[in-house]
Amino acid sequence: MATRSTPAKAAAKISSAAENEAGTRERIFREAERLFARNGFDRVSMRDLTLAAGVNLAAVNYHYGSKDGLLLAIFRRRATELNRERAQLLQQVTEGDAQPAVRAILAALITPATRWISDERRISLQFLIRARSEGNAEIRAILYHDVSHLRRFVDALQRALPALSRREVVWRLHFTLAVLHHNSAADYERLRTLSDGACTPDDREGLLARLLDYTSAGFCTGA
Amino acid sequence: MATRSTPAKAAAKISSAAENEAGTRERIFREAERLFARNGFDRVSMRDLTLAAGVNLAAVNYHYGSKDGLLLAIFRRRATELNRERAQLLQQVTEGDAQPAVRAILAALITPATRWISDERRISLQFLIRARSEGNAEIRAILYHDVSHLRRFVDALQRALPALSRREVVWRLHFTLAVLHHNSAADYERLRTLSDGACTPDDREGLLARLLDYTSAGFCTGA
DNA sequence: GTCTATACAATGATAGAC
DNA sequence: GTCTATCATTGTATAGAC
Repeated sequence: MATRSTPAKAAAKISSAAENEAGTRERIFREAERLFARNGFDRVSMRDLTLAAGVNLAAVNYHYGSKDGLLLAIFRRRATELNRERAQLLQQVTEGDAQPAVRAILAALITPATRWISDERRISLQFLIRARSEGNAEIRAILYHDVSHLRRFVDALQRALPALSRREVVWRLHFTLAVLHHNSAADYERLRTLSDGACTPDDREGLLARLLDYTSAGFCTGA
Repeated sequence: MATRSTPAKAAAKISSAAENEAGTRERIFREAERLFARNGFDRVSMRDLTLAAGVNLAAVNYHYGSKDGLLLAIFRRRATELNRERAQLLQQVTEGDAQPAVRAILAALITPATRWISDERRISLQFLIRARSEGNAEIRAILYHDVSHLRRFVDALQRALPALSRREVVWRLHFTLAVLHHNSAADYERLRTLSDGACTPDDREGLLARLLDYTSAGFCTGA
């Protein structure tokens, strides 16, 4: 963790201009997230990035070890934030109702992302979507090793669907996550083309309702 | 298209050893598909590839224009083959029965990929899965511009579900394609972890049945 | 501890000889 | 059609200033 070495330096930071306010480490973080989200990981070179952030070329390696390390740091922070929101919503649903409906549980899984799209965290969500599909082996390792937040969803779903075995619940959650992660620009572009412009993701409420209709039905079939 | 310049050259080809049988262009194609499927596009350098194929470094650029052009050429050929199999199966289903069930239509969409996994085209399918997620902007452009084969599925599904508007049919096909394309090694690794080893894609028949259960239910809900 | 300037090996691409 | 030599660009490593 970077610590401020002297009081004088901290004071200098406070009195500096607004855009230069954040430290080098954080400026790299913000600019990288923005550029990666917009252009993709591979299409942003270290020279592009450090120039845009107004820092030296070597600063990324100093603060994050490597370009991959930077990607990983951004991914960790944002993924943790999103998973925490999901966990909070799930807790609200399960503690109020002893046996919540499948649809309510799935809503806790889906709605945080739709919230982010609507506020200033849109860039962070775009970054996460890209990192999920373009990320390197380390990103993928996190994606499938860090499943603790998903286990809570499996538990809740199994309580809601006692007729299904735990194995079937996990299979259907696997399919449901596929639907939720199918959010790249290319996916929606094909949707628009295939529907001759009739289907767009702009209608957030309609999209959420359709997602819940489809995934709930898939989950509850035969149970 | 590369043409043989002299009869003598063609004769020399026929008499050559089996592994050196294919022309330079095709040898590059085969070795590239194999290496890209196994290691990913970015992790195979032009020097790795040309060394493995036993051709000169500059041969890829001569025959395919660029590394991206080579990726694109492989993708085009394999995607066309897969879509053709899907179209043939769909035609068999629709011409035999005036009003086929949704499940039968979706089976025509899903089963070609499961066939490829079981025979020597496994590498080609692995390549397609990788290209879909790791591919560049040109790959994505093909993915969402070339939707003619999907339109036939929309038509068939709408006939099977007259209560749904065409718009809703396209939305649900969009979700269904998400489930079908959620096939990367990382996806299955997470599934295995989350289920403590209980869920694996090894049981092809079971996987196909689960896919059809889930997607059919999502398609037919409310109709 | 932080930041800078600079050098380095590896990559995809290309020109021109044969 | 094929090959050699060479190019600009990439991510990374390091020595040294402050």
